[in-house]
Amino acid sequence: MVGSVGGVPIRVATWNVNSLKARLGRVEEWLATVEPDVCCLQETKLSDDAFPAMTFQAMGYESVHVGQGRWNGVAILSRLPISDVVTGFGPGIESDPEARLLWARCGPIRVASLYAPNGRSLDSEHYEYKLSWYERLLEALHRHENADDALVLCGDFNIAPDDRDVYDPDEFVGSTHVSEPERAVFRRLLEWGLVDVFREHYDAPGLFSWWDYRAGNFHKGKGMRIDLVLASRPVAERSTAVLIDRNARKGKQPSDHAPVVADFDLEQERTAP
DNA sequence: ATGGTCGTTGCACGA
Repeated sequence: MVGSVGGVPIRVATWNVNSLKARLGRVEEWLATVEPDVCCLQETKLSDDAFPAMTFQAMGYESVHVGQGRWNGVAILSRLPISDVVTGFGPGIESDPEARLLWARCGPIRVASLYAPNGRSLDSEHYEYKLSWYERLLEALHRHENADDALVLCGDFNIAPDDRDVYDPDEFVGSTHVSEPERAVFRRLLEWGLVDVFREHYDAPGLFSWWDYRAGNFHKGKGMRIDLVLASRPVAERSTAVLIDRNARKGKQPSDHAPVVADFDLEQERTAP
């Protein structure tokens, strides 16, 4: 029997930065400290022309971005070579007018950076849009991806998967992010073959990634866990650590989201002798 | 205290 061999460590991060223009200094500082191999960003609020690719290149990151200015905008930064970039849901699926989804191969893994619609309220057309957006994401997985491949979906899902993921379930009754249709569509992502890697490491309630700027909610611990790293099983089985970096929510001019960092020790590619 | 704070080719609206 051969003993376990050393794998390839890879660090994947995701961060809703709530304007990359307003947050660039903090993002640079954070990347230099945490050194993720792949970093998915959401809510860049930039046009592609304004995306600071050179800043990231100088730090050793290739990058891809899809933006529309003003709202939304997602990016993938990678120290590993980027290829096979796809914007949105891909061919054969009704395209989305908003810049919320971007796929790229980053070295050994296929990565998606996603910013799901907020939904606003259960009786809003934006809520219907949110559910249809998730239906199309599922369709994209079924059509274009394989659950046996190394796949990582990162981003702001705008869904708290269960009651552990909100500070007070009673306060959220009748709200978006916790409604049964949203949680049901989220469970279908898991049924397809994705794993919420944070929950492979932590069972406790009260571990959040987003806190409203208002009312000192961060300091009161009133948040939600809506920023997630979902990995296909071959990757999730290799998850060694996950961290929500709530320190990044502190200090001057923070995003209202904390980054999530996930380490994987991928199997070494073996070539035949 | 039924609000609060951020962001934006801003000056109202989305989160």
